[in-house]
Amino acid sequence: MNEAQRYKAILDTLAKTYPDAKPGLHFSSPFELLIATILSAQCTDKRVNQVTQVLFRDYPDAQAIAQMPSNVLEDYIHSCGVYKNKARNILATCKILVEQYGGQVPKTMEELTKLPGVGRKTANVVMSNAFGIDAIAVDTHVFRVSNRLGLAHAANVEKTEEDLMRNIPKEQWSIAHHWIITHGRQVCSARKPKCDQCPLQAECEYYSAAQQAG
DNA sequence: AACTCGGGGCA
DNA sequence: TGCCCAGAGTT
Repeated sequence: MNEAQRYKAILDTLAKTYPDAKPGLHFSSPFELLIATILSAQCTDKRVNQVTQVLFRDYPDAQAIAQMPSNVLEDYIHSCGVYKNKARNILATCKILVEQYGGQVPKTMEELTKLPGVGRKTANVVMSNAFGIDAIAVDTHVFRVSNRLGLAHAANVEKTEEDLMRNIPKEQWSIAHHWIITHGRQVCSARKPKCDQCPLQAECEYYSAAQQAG
């Protein structure tokens, strides 16, 4: 099996194993996705959806949120993990959106990552899922799993993005992200991965290395 | 490069 | 009930 066939075999297996994988965050605008993605670190998508449904009902846009007292915003997002950091970043980001972008969300990596609380991963999520820009968001699950499998061979996130974009057909970038995350949560966990339950043993570089090591 | 954030999820 | 989550910012 050559490299191209190996990548295809991995993607086909992921597609069959996780047929229901899909984006988990609810949003109706780029702004809502930006805020939801900032909130989603260390927090389940389900809880973020609960929080944003109420937050956006009461404060629907950047102008409204930018004027919230920090303690009020903290109360809204209290159940989303690191809420004080997130509240401070969201307030600062909304003020920048209002003052510099007319309340809209910018579309480039350079502009997005200047916003407080927005790093490379969040910027890629917004670009690909809200603006339809070709991008792959590499979070820790995607980084770990794709490098274990050999979908990528990279020491850092940026290079992993390049490897994945080169090896995965563009039309599968979005869904592959969700296949890989699901696999990373359910099977290919950071500690004690369940290799005995993994349908990708035959294609996995991590597994074959572990077998050789004994 | 290591440390911090922090309530929630899960063993 | 106590450990781990996981991205971004800070030191």
